[in-house]
Amino acid sequence: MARPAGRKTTIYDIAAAANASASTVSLVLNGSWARYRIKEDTAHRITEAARRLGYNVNLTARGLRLSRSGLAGMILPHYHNRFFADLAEAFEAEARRRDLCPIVVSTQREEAVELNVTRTLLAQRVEFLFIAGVPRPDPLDRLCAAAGVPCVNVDLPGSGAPSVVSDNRGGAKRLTGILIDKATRRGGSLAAFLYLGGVAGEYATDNRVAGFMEALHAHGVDLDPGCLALCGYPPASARDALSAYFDRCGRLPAGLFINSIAAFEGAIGFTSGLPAPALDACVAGCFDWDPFAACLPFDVTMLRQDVGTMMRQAFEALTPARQDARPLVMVPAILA
Amino acid sequence: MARPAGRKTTIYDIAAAANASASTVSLVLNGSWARYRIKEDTAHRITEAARRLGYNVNLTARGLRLSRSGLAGMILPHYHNRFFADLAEAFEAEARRRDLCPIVVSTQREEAVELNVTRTLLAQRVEFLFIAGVPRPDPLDRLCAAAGVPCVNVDLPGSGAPSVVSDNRGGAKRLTGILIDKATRRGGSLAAFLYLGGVAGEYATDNRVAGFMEALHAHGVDLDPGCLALCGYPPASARDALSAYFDRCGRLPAGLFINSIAAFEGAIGFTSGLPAPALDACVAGCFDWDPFAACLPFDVTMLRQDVGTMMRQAFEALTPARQDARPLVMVPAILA
DNA sequence: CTGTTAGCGCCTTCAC
DNA sequence: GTGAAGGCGCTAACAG
Repeated sequence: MARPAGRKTTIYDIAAAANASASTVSLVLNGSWARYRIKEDTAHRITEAARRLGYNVNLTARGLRLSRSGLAGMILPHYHNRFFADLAEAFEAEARRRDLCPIVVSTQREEAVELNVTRTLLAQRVEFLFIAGVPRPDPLDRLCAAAGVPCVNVDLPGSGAPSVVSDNRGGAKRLTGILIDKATRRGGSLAAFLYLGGVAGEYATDNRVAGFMEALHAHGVDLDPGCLALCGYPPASARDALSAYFDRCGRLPAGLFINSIAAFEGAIGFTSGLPAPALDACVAGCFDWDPFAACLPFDVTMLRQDVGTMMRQAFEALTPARQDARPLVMVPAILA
Repeated sequence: MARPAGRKTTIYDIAAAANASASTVSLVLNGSWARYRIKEDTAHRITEAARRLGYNVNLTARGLRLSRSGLAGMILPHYHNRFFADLAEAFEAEARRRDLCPIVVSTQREEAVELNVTRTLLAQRVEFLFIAGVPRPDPLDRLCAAAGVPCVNVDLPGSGAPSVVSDNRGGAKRLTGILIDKATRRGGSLAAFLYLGGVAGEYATDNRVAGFMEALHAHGVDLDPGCLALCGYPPASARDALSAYFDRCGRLPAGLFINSIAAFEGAIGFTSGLPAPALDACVAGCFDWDPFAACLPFDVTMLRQDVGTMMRQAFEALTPARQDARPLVMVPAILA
């Protein structure tokens, strides 16, 4: 293109080429030329010159001038998880609908990275920040508050900003209810239920466990702590924990509540080595949804968090009217 | 913090608070104060004031001044795919290592979105752009070229910029070789192999099919076109195609080459409804890797593209020394 | 209807 | 050792 090598074309180049002033160019290019009743001919000359010179706004400069970057920020642990991947895509869709440029950054569940990335995004002057899947978001909330940038905690709540979280307890209760029905119909013992995955003391796990226990309690069953295999997130841990249970009890649980996708992967890793009859004695339910779950030789019920609604609520939580620290709760959906 | 409500603190605020000038503040805060031999005391006063006022650089302003945004851009179809998710994380890691702020945007395989997002990222003055998984990247390459922004095509090649692609043909050949060995050992017929998924005419599919055919040809087998079920990407299509094959032949293929993760999902959707003996007659291989594959009641070999190497090569391709349009080829890794 | 002017916040010579 | 000045590209008043 006809461009002086190094530099990109600016509105001044266009102004020169079209025999107008930079401000006129700016007005025309921003579509507000009707409002200023700029001569049609002038407008045409300008847009034509812009096209010819291959002009492209410099949003950095515009952002500086307007103190509006047009950037929407979100951090999350990683994309390598269907839930967060969906969340990221829902975020981008909502951001684009608002003419914002989405910046999503994964932080690998490392606090140092979370802090660094947050600082960088604030320095880039994102207009707001969604903090997803961070167990202790308060320090990040504080950074945002200090920078005067609105933020919302998503998936895991914090006290420093509005939070949008799923109804983990209610969801787990419903999911467990389905497992109970299935197991009962097969003559399985409710006392032989197992909760697999997650970490004691963490928000999501604790709430899901509570829902799990509650549903069983409603059926007169109070499990002992040995039925909670809160073995952490890695698939291998879940595999080993389930294997240990199997060795101990000589069979799979009658009902298996699986905390998350990663644990699900581990569970399948173990059960896939078992003969079909062993599997038939067991029903399972997974919190958070993986498409592969529907395809397994296993009676699985899945529960999915509704990322679309979560994101819509997160954007709503940005408006001053909802700037409270109360978690906005939403209900996940049971799939099968 | 002690900040005049609306405005964020600037170096001028610090200058005032520390009794210095803005330029001194800038020097100190950028670490180059040693070079200018600024008095230790002054420097300390300034850093202290900055801390106290909760200062945070405005990268927008710095970017404008230096014509360096510090932004690294990448577009990809979606996160909801282990390959691209891994790619995105590898990209972010490399970008951060270079003190760049990664901006990854998913474009949902829609050309209009690809063009829009590219324009936006160029307007944000990203320092370079990686274009991943775009079948016809040339128009995007041209946009970048016009803006003077280096770009690299990743995963799918284009002629307008350097490309980093896996050795699809070689990888498929090796993968097929493994299937052939397994099938032969079981007494399966090589003529009863099936290629499932992908789209004829697309780069990745065509190359993988070529490798598939080549490996079989080396064993004296030339499949007829009926053994290529290039049914597209949606899981449901793959499921239906495999189901049709099963109905037609009365059994699963002896060797099943699956083009991609999505097709794999569909294949499992069908096979999970089959009795174990039907499965035992079949070995499968999946191009692109899903952790669940390792867990399935199915003899599956997986091939994974090495995203770390791909990203490293992509960054290398940015340097002028390699600014040619020749695809940089790299070898994927067989997993199991 | 269009041009002039004055910054947005920062960095970098260049004087002092 | 430090401060003053200019300008990155753009926009919004305000003059004409």
